[in-house]
Amino acid sequence: MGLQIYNSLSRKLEDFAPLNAERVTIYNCGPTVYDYIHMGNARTALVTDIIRRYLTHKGYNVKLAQNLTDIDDKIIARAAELGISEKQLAQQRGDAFLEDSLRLGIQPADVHPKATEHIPEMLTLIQRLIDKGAAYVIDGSVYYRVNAFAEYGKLSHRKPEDLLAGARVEIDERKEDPRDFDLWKAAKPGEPTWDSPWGKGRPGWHIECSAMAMKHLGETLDMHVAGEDLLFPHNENEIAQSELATGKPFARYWVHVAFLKIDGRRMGKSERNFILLRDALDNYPTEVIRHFLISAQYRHPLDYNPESLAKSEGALRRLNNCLAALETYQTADAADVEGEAETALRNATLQMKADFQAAMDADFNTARALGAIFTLIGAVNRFIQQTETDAAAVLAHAREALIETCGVLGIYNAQDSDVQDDSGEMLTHLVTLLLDIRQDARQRKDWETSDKIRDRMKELNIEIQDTRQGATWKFIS
RNA sequence: GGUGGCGUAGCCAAGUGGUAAGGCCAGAGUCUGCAAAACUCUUAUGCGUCGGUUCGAUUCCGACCGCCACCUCCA
Repeated sequence: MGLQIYNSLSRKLEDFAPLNAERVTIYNCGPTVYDYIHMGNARTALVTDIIRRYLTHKGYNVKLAQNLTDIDDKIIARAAELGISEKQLAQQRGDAFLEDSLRLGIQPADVHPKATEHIPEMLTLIQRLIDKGAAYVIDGSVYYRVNAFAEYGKLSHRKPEDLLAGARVEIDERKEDPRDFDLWKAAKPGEPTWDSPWGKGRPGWHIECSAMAMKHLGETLDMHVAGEDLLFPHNENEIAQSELATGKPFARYWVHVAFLKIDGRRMGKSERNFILLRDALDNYPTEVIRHFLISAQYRHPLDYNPESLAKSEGALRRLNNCLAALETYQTADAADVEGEAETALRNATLQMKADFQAAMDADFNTARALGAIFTLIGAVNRFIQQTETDAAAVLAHAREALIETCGVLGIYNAQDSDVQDDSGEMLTHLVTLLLDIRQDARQRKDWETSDKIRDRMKELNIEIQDTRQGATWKFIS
């Protein structure tokens, strides 16, 4: 069975089949850049990254667009607080967002469209809606006429009555219907504005995603990814605008990422209970944070608490120790004579790859995928422990499989095991020298010298381990 | 009030109509000069509670309890 994805639109698990077999288009609702992103934002961005990696791994050619909302009420308010321009604030926090994403190992999207750079596209789209009778102008503002779109509510599965019942808080009396929403906001004093056929103003929130997605990915997207908080009204409104304008489905698979919680409550900017991604990255390696964020399937809430990253740290240690033990087995070409144990490990490796794929095909079940990986780690460790023969080929085979699957999840960092800078070679020589001296001391049973070298090196973040094949060393953090 | 979701070992988290993956932590042991790593064993007759369907339910149905979220800006 192939990939299945839970579609919020149908509320069912559906077989995945892209519109165009050659290329998969994905749009991800990115952040409003008035502040640094927190772990919750990171979860959605990371899920998007892993979906993209997995589809690429399966052989699809993926085009991903992730927007930055760089003009809205919060940006205006925050910029005023800080005494800088909206543009400066958005530029600075936008750059920080991309930088934080990169630090989390998230590959940049193919395009990162910004709202302020797509005003003409939005104006064109708004005009199309007006022409179709789906929008109306009042005092320089343009509103979307929800009644014009019969399917309004199909994503959030809400009935018109319920929406009306829920509508409250400063309803603009000028609107025809309380559910109608801004496409274009007439200028207010002191705010940034752009020219439009209806006077100076700025775009409403929802229109940017419709305009930018269509411009960069076409009128029908394969996949739309967002946090579940955006399902209503934002995503619902995107559908209303786009589909009424084009007469085509806007997105074929709607993927919604569940909330990251902190001590049982939703982590949110307005709750002021968030952990900034950059702060987490200052305290934990990228792979540890990634492991934590994918330790539950993306549609299930995940709780952040002081222990959660420590647990992932332990799991990553186990993974890295295993990979370090496999490091010398680089090629699977060697034609070993395989005994029972070797065949068993080869089968376990094949099983892991199959389980990994089945897990990821089941709506990107990363928790299950991790289970498959760690099951193989146990088998590899046991094999190394118990088997005398030098089964290079079968171990290299296992190593390749681990690196490949961990690479899809982004929890394997090849650089960890390498000495990176120019002084690396010299450092290697020095460490080797110290290990030689220590080995001599051990031969004399001079444990005092031997332990002193080991302890002092550990203080320098270099950990020595004695094995049957001699001492090994690695950097620790 | 409307809609959706969650409740599995000390903690986190998969999962299936046929008897519970994986990780962390903890205890005991093996290996080692010691350490580290690794390995072995131990840890839910039990999957919120109560009923129902079934030969059989943690898995399906119903009720109830508890928690969370969306309906208003937030990934």
